[in-house]
Amino acid sequence: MEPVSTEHVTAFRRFNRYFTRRIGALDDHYLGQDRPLGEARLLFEIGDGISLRELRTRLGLDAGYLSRMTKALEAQGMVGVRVHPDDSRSRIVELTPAGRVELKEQQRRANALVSDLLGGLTPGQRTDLTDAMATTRRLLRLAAITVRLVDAASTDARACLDAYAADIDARFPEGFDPADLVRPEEVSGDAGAFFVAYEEGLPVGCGALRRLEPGVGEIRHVWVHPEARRLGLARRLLGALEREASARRLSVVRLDTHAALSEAQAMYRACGYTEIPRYDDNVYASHWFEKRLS
Amino acid sequence: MEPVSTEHVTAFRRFNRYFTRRIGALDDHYLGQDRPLGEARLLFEIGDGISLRELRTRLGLDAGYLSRMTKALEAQGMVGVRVHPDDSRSRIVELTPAGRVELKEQQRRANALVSDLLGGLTPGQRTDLTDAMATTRRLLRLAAITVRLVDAASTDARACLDAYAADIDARFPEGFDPADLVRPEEVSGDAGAFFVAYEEGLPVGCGALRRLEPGVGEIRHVWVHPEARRLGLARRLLGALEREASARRLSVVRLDTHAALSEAQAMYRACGYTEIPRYDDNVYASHWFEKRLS
DNA sequence: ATATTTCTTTGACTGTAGTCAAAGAATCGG
DNA sequence: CCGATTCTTTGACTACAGTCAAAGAAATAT
Repeated sequence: MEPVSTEHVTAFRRFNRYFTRRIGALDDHYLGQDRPLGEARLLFEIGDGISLRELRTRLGLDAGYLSRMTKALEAQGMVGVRVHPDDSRSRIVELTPAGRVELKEQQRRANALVSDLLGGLTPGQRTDLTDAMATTRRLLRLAAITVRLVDAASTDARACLDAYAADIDARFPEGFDPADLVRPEEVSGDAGAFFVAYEEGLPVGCGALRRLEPGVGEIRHVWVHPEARRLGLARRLLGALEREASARRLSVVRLDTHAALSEAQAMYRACGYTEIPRYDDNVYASHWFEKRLS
Repeated sequence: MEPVSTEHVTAFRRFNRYFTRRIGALDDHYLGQDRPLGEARLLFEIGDGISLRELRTRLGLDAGYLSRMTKALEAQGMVGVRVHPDDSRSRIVELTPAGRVELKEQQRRANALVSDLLGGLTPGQRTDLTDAMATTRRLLRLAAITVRLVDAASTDARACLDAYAADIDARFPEGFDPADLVRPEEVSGDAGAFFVAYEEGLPVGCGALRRLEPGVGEIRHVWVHPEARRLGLARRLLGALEREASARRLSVVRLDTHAALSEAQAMYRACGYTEIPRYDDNVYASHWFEKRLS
């Protein structure tokens, strides 16, 4: 990894300071007008029926703390609580009509505040601001994602592979049989490696490397969660897989891809892969690529 | 003012939520490791000797609260307090050597955290991020600045005019005599108007409008604080002055400018002003402009 | 069926942030 | 010089955020 220059760090921290102190505080301020901030946030996160369990993990709250806040909101008539239909240990919170009204009002006020702020800008400046924010967010999300080597048999790896299989099953005209996924033993130990990308602790992408023949590796199942696409994550996964291949003294990596995945093909080309003749008998493949690692 | 589109508001709030929850929280987290967040922020703001008074207004803290926090930091040996040399009601806080060490360590850790985050990006992406953040910050600052009609004899107006005079005195080869500034009565009531731009409650720019002859106004003393330049504030001031002129049924506004202020000339042209022959006997002027208001 | 784990509630806390009012000391305005 | 104002400290609060442990009920694993 290239060292991070001081200017970038300074610029980042300047922005962080400015934004959190001056702008971000707005949000908490209007939210906290009618009720404690914690409760307001809770109200916001409770869409239409969510289990306490999920709320707790999503917001990272203490169970007791959450229980009490929920009770307070219930006493105010903002939410209703009922037992989970499938698991009577768990409970489901949902907004009451009054809660919905309250939330809507909260949103209205927040929007008015933002409208007010943006009103000082010309339409062109507003567009520029929106674009710059989108870029900032995209790159920050990408930066905050970590790619880790994991056991291909782990829960997270399975979850990614299952999502990947369902994904391409829907995109390939001929469908996709999950039995054609790599087996864990093909991508662990000396045979290969499996990487999972995490955002906020949740798996949002994966990629597999397996030894094809001496000095040659194969990259398979590079997948990115729909919510994490267009960030540049596939490239990062590819980079991690290539570094792993280099470390394993593989001088060449190959991969194949389906005709339906044209964006993927464009990406492989952009990442230095060149098309080669068929090297396997993968029934789903229509294009084959190779990259020589330095 | 053009209505603010829903997309811009939504995009803004999405960014706000993401940033404050995910990224901004980082800062508070590392700061709050060794001591309460309030104390850590205080330590950060205490540079080399600052009066309690200024700290209080800058951070918007309660006097009692600040007093107690300062005492706590003093007890920890982080800061020293002494009376203000010019006003013994006031007290000055400054970092002790130990406090400086602590602050440095705090900075080091914060930088390391950011470095870590940015390490996930390629150098090109880091530059893109820095640029996008700079744009975001610039436009947010501009949006948060309010332009208000104020009495030209007020403290804020005087402060701006004095700064303006000092500013151009340094830039004009022949200097500038403050006696040549507009007199308050020339730009108040029916005679004219005076605007001051505020950022975070502090005056950061001004502009004056005065009636030159029936139907014709003159814009003078458009000035922006060095810290608030390159945001597009001069254009906003100009816009406010023009709207005021329109409201006063002036159909034409004129202004003159010094040869040394070439950026100003470019801005006037870009804002629809056209050069006209000399219309006054201002000794500092070398170019004269006019704009017909619709 | 029994032990273990999961999910929630309740009680008993702690620490931080922040407010308000009173009062003492110094300065300022007339 | 005197009254008003400014700056700070102190006392007495409040509320919010959050933690920890115990315990009950239901689900799951063996």
